[in-house]
Amino acid sequence: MRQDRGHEDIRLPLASGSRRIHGSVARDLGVAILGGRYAPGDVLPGEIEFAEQLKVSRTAYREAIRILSAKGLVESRPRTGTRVSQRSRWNLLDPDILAWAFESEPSEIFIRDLFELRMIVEPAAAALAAERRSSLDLARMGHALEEMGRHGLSTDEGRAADQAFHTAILEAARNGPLVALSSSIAAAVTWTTIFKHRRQSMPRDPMPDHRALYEAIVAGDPEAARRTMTELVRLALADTELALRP
Amino acid sequence: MRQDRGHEDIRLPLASGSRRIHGSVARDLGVAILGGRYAPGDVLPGEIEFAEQLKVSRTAYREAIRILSAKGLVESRPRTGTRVSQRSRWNLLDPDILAWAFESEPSEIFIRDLFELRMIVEPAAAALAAERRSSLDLARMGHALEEMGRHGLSTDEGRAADQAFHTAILEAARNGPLVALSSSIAAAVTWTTIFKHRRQSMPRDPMPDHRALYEAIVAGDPEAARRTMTELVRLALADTELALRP
DNA sequence: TGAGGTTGTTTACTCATACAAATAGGTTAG
DNA sequence: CTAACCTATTTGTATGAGTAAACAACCTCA
Repeated sequence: MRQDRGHEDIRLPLASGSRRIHGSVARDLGVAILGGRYAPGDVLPGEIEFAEQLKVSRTAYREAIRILSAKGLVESRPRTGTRVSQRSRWNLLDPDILAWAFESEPSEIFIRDLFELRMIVEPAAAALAAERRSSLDLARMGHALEEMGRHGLSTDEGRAADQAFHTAILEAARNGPLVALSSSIAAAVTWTTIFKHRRQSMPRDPMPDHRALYEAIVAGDPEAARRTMTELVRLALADTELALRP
Repeated sequence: MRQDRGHEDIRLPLASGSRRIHGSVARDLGVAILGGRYAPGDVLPGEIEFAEQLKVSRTAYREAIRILSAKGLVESRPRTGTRVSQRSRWNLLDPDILAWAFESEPSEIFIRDLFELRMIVEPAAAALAAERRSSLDLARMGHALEEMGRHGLSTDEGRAADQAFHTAILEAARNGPLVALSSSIAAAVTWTTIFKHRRQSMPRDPMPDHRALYEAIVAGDPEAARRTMTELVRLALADTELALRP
């Protein structure tokens, strides 16, 4: 028999998701690195040893490492081994990395940095969107807004709608790289929103701000769109800071 | 001779660089996808067939695919095969992806999008840098500026200095995710600069703009820094557009 | 007729093993 | 003391065999 993996060998579909093994390992290691369990400069155990320890084959382990390496988290060379890269080489805007960062509660500084980035990018994107939006874009924003109003931000549907609203705006800006930022930032927005509600604090009703922004984009007024988006992000940051220090 | 590797087995070290095989394959496929040889939705040949065709083992091929998948370029599932993802899932800000995009001459639209992003991010970053820069940051900027003046943008050293100048500014903004954008944008800047000179057009001397920006950051004046950086990017865009349509 | 389960086939996924390449660090010759 | 040369260790590549997931066509039963 090839390899009697024995009795059971529960692949814990809850703890590590339903992905393939290489994906799970990449995720687990990614979370560990983002969470600080492995610091930049640290050398991981050798392939054979570590793969054994994780109870996966070298093949699967190596594919996981390739994923992390593609995202700039680790670098491996013969003889030296695989070591965690310097933070400056990490691809902090990669959607997976953001997700992993929020898996173990991220630092306040990191959250503030993300909001600072939103503050830079989203108002500008809103202004572009006000100039370039098609009627289809408007329809998508309007629909998302409606859904958001119906469900509120404490439900999954509501958060999905909020995310759809922001995504629709960024896509209306008609700029590929900007849309790439979109998925990352939109995801981060969702995570912080979850945090807000997890902390039980009851944030202000976000609908008026969102509606004002929508109106500005409908009106095709870039400067108004920029102003309202700035305000929206500022208030979201204020809420989040309240939630972080109750 | 260290080790007679047999007859020949030319791994064409020029065509594919000196990386490991999985890296070369990832790069080649990445360039092919970014260059449009494989369109979103296309299904790649099966593992066995394609690996054979590329004359590499399935192991190396699969690791290459993991890299591409980590960057959002492809998705693979049993039965369906590996297919190129929709553009919206591509990680357009990933440094490798940007590099691959510029490998086969990128579209004018893409370049314009990148400049639009620079126009959004870099002035804001310059403003933050003016507020937060340390004396070390200033020293690095000053040094880069000096090098840039000495070599000019037609040499590798000069371009490296230009890139170092922009990187120093973004790092002075003290924002992790922003720095992640830095490497991508800085790289893109360098490539567009190469394009400019490759097209033989002789762009305007960039030093006065750079010096004015430097002065504003030294003076700790955010608004001046924002203005001068905006102007710098605008002029760079104008030069590039001239180079693109001679 | 049509909804729901069953089987079968295709494809990527995982595993194990063997060997090749690269290189850091020690060792030796000059 | 420098520089060339080993060599042990670690990642990289290759191959073959077996596993599991996704999909399609079929088949069963109300």
